[in-house]
Amino acid sequence: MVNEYPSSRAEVIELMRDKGVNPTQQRIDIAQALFAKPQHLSADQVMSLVNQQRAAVSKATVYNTLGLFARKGLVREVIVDPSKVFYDPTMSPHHHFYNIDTGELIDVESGHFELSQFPPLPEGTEAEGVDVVIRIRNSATH
Amino acid sequence: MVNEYPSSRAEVIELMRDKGVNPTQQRIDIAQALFAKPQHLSADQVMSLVNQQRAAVSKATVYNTLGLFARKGLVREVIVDPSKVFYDPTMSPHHHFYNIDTGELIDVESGHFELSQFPPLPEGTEAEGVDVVIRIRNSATH
DNA sequence: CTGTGTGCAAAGCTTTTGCACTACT
DNA sequence: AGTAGTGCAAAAGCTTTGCACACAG
Repeated sequence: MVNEYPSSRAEVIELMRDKGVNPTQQRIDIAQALFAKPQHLSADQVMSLVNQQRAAVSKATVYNTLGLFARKGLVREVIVDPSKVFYDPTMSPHHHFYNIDTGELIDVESGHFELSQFPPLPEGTEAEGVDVVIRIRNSATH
Repeated sequence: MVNEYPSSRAEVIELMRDKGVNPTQQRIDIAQALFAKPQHLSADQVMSLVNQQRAAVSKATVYNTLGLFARKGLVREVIVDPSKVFYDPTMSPHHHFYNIDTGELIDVESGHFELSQFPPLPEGTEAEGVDVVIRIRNSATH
């Protein structure tokens, strides 16, 4: 298993400290929801999960915290749907199937892809990452 | 040159008819803005372009028309920025650099990539397309 | 007590919806 | 006249901003 998800509260806090994120109560709640298992959650879904347990974390805090986590390298932002961003706790290199019929997002092991010749980058820039999304649809549908 | 962009009004109308899009005045205006040259425009930018020439096309019509064009295969939606969709008049298979510092979007010739082994699709689905985005940033920046 | 960092209500943008209107049959 | 398709004002939804509050030094 490439990714070890922190399961206990203590492990979550340790990971946050490693990544330079101050572990406050709201952030711990949000991180625990994300790292519960491999999954792809929208900000809205994260908020539902968090607020069904403890009292309340505001929408703004959920958004700001997810953005912070992404910048700090705790989670990955997956941009496939114009209407919302998904957050992916799996940080190892991998790509995604995106089912345009169901909105479902599925991890694809990296290694299926070969960048035969990495295209020359524009002058004065460096690569930050490569995102591959394979859009799929249900066969029955047309 | 792989893509021939319709340059005259007549050519734009012909292309729309080919693709099964009823060529109304608003749609022609929008199509002409898009096909003026290879570029990546947001809905907002399209509206500015269209409305600086003729009187006025509403925001809603711009959005609805761009969505229609994308479904009909006149333009391609490029989803790289959570905040907005870009529309790309180049329909030949290609990928994109996305400069996260400047928001700039640059075409990359396809062919740099090799799908060594296409990953097995989930049961009951078929591939619709593959999007590859190489995120880059300015070297100076950190 | 001061300064940095955090959380959230309210504001801002992009996009979608529902309905009036148009243009064919 | 009836019907299918078009355009837009208003509504909705996702995300960011600006400020009040909390906490460490």
